[in-house]
Amino acid sequence: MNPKPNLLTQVAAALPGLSKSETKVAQAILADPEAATQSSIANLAKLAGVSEPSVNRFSKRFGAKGFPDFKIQLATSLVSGVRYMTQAVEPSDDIASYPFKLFDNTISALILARDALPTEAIAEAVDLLSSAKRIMFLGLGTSAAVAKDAEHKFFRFNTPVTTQTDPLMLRMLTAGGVPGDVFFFISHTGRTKSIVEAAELAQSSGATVIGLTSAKSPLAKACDCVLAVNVTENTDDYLPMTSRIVQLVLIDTLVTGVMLRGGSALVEHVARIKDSLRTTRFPSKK
Amino acid sequence: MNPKPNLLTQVAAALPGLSKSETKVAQAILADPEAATQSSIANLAKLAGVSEPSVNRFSKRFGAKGFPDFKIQLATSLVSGVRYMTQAVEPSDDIASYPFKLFDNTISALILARDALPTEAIAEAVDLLSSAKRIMFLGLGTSAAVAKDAEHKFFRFNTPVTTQTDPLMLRMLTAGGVPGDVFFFISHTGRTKSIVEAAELAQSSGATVIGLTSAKSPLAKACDCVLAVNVTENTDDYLPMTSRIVQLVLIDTLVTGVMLRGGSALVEHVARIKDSLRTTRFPSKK
DNA sequence: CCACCATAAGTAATTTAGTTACATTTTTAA
DNA sequence: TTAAAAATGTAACTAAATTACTTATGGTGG
Repeated sequence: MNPKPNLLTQVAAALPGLSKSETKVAQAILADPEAATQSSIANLAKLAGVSEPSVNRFSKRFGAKGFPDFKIQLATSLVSGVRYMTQAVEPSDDIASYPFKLFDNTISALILARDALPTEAIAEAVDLLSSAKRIMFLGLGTSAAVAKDAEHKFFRFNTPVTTQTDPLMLRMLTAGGVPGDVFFFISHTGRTKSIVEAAELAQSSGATVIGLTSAKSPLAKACDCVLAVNVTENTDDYLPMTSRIVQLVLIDTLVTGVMLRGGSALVEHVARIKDSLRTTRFPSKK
Repeated sequence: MNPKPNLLTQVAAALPGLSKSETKVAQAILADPEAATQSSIANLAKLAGVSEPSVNRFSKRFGAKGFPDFKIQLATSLVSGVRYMTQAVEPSDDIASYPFKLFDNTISALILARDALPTEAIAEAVDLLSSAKRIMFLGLGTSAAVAKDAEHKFFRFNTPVTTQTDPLMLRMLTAGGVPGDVFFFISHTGRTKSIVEAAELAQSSGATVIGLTSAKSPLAKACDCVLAVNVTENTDDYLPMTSRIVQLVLIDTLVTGVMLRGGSALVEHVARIKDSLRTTRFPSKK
């Protein structure tokens, strides 16, 4: 809704261009942001070793109406104590710190993605998926698991769904696309050769091509509808973690969209399928 | 770290027991929590149609030192504008609202899970997985996609990994377990019959059994190490969404833990595998 | 190298916002 | 019906934050 670049990130980014006392204030805040939200202007000024007006000026520099307003904005940046910045896991991290870092990073990524959701593309994708005769979710590597998850969810609708991970099968499948087919490609980088080539084949076959990938990637260029996801993750150096989470939540969004569009008939259809699973489970006590 | 039950939830929960003016205040806050964090005590009092001391008393009732402190706590509950409560998607929702609800719900679930992480169990699971001779990730339905993701990540270590979704194969696989084998079961409900039975078979075979499931479930009882995940999701009525996300982040945590434990040798091994993928991609412009 | 200007930081007065103490109203139970 | 307790409001008060102003520092041109 509102473009709210995170305050804590902003403070950290502004550090180099700050004056002497403002640097002190920034450091005091970054050292313990939670404490900063709790303390008075006098307290923080003492802590940073500067005067109260300096803290006040600092607050206004970052767009706040005053210090109390700054504290509110800061508190909002903290997400229930989540440090709203990507913090790399270090070899020195122990069991008490790295699980929290991973959760915090994932939460941060979801917040960022949420604030830059491609709403029109989602609406378009829901339209295309709702009216599809056949849907194929295609992803390799980590994205294969995402594709499988998508297949599993869409399987409950009336439309035939498949996934495919064999590159040769991919080529044959996409080359043989017909109008009414929807090929849904999943790739964080959007640069995986066999995926991009398959997307190009699919597009020239007359089928509809949707891409869940990063904007302006080679894959995005070969798509009729691009679900651009805003995740800055260094997949060259780290295993993909947060990107696939964002992809999955976006899949949830599409599933929900198709469901809402389908109305009560579809909801009932899904409920029937769900019911069929009941006997495979031990009953819950409640 | 600190047991911080969410303030907004608390206010909603306390509603029935509140006095007339306090109810007004609560309703004004719940109607637009973001606005409440921005407004002065006079403003909120006018908005709720009560006096300023009533708002002040209200703040103190919820454990705050005063109104400003209450605002800070409230802001922390909001998570960058995320409504930190599970909000069901309604048929009346449109494209402008349901994607945000889904993201918000997922973020909330991750925050809750993060604040109740089974740290000791994670440490134990990392130990078990690090020293395993062979690892099998086993899940059905939605959890199959989670298992596939886990397989894909652990595949990069030196240990042989597989997944299996055929119930008969499951029985045979688990019955033939030997010491050194780690069977890793994934199930949100922990009540899927074939999974629970497989876990029991696995345990009596002498292999190690880890469960990523909810506490006190039938599956949890059959495990040597239970990674209990705190997600309240009604999987009877809705498709599983948030639970699998939490599961995946927990998988990330385990991967990271094994990686950290393996030291530089393992990191290099993973890097080598990653490098092997380089030629399968179109180079990035940068 | 000094002086002057501009920028940065601090002091003190002022203003604003929030709190406390007390009075009034409302409710409930005897 | 009345009295006591709980709830709410009014007004005085206190604390905190802001502004205006002064002092200090640093950089640049004479």
